[in-house]
Amino acid sequence: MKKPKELLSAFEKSVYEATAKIPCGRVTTYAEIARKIKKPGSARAVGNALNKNPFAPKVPCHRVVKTDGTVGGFASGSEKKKVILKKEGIQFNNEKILHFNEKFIKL
DNA sequence: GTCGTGACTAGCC
DNA sequence: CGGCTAGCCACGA
Repeated sequence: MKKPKELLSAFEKSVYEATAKIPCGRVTTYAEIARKIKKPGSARAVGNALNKNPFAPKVPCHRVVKTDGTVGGFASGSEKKKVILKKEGIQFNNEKILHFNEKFIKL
């Protein structure tokens, strides 16, 4: 038996796990996910993990946005991200989320 | 071990 | 509001 090589680092797994916990119709921020996994300040690394997102669509990476209420980025395009979130019940004003404080869920 | 890159954040002008 | 800088972390080459 050979050692099952880790395709992903523990850090990235934690990111997907935390992201998968986001309920429908709600959004969270990269910083909150980073905080949730006990690695505050690693918002940038969180973005890197979601960009790879090998668990998509199991992991709703589109529910993760920036701290200022903007959609941030998305592997398939920020436009697509907004469309998906609109279907979830989130509304937008250009790149900005409406009622962000209301939709934002703290992990 | 070092460098470059990135879906980030906060501060400053 | 828009644009720029510096700081931050993790990964791949």
